[in-house]
Amino acid sequence: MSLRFPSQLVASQPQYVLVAQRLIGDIASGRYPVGSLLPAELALCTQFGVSRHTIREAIRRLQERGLVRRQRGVGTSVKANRMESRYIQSTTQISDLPRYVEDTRLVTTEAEDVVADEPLAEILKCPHGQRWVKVTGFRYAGKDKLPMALTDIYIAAAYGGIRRLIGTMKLPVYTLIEKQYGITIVEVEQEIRATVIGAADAKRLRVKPGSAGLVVTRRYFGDNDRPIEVAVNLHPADRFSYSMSTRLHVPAGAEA
Amino acid sequence: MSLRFPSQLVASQPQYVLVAQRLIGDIASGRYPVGSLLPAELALCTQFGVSRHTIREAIRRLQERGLVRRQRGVGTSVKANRMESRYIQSTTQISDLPRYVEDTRLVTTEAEDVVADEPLAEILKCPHGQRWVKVTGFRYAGKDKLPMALTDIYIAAAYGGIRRLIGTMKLPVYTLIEKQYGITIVEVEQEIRATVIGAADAKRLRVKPGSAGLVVTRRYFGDNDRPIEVAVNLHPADRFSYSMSTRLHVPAGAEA
DNA sequence: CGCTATTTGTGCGTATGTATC
DNA sequence: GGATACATACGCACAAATAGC
Repeated sequence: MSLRFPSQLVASQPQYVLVAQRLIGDIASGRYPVGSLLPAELALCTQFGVSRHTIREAIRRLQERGLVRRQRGVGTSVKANRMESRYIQSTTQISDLPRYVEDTRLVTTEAEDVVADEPLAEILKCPHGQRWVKVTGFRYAGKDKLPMALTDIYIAAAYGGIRRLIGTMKLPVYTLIEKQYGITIVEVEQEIRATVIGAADAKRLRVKPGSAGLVVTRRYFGDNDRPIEVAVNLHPADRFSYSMSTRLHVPAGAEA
Repeated sequence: MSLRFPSQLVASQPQYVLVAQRLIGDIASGRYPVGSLLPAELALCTQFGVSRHTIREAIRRLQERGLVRRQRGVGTSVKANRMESRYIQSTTQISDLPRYVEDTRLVTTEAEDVVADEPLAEILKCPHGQRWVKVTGFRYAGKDKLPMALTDIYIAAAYGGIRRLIGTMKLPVYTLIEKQYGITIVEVEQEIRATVIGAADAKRLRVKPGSAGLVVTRRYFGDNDRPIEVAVNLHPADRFSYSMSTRLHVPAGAEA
């Protein structure tokens, strides 16, 4: 049963705003930890006593703030447990990505169709069994003879046609996809971890086996947070380090 | 009269996308000039033969792209006739630093005065011979028994007094310095590289020697780009990875 | 000033499509 | 295939803001 109040009595906030605030609170408090799934929309309907329309509007707000990700057939998962506080609004960009590409050459060695098994689905953040095109190659900086990275690029099967264009133009792969298919990348996620370079990769990179390497994974998401492209780069530690600088400024209107 | 096609035949695009594209085209072509009002939602419903829900979803897309502005009681007015390029002013969450600290505990083991010799000056990006306070410790995540990182914190001698406060409060060290000395951090520089964990550090972190580690160095700069604090964290690869996510959006979304 | 018509905002109910497991 | 979950889409009703009379 839904209790409805005259909106004047209830802080004059729309219901979906109130629901969104409570959900944000529940995420921040750890009730819904990062990585977990929110209750399904219908469950939230009964929990809050509102219609599905209202729930969806509320979740949309969380999504716009980058707190959750929705996946049809799966659910709504928590991406982050708090929104941008003071120290975020930075002007240091991931938009250095285009430049990164301009200064480097990608030489592809292989292209094949793959189906995402369990571990690969984990990397690609996609459902099991989805079809992708995998393009493998080396990335060289400037005129260097030694590659700065081993690169695996995964492209969602729907956009696999651009595999022919990769390397032919000095454009990032995601830009090629955007232009070719008229879609828009809405989000970029970047993950960096360390690894020890195994024998096979060491040989290809011409480094000593057992030396350190940096794995930089970039995921590009389209309209509905569907993964479009995922690039996995393995850099020898002595040929690459990742750095960024951020100019801080206090946002004017802190708002809610 | 509403022509409805099976979505498979119609480019598999949702109706609201098609409506949005036609509206964008009509705006670009000058049929709806900048400053004019779009037809009311109900009028568009009959024009396109879709429900109001669909129209609103379509207009929402125009709004998100900064093309129109909606005003209750007035209508939907055209703000611009073409979309701005994105990729500027993305609100990037630089893996926000405050949270990192709130969820972890820093246990210090040592504190000493040091003078920056050649290699250390390189790390701190300061002149040789400058005096710093070095605080060494472990960082634990939540209630974990194993440390997630070995930490060296360097503090410019002028602010060395806060060494007593480190670990006593759940605040980042740079925040302590800011509060205590009334200064403001204006820039943060972050550098990430991979390394192989040596025997001594491996023992302290309780990992196998020769395993992979991530070195995250953060430098905090004050008013005149003077380095205030430098934190060097050595993370075992399997206990830490660095990720950040960036939501791209059109700059126009400012609204009132 | 109040009244009314118009327009967007909010909210409910329902049905069907589609992806995932 | 069936169950589940989000996506899309239809319909309706009323609220709130605005403009004009």
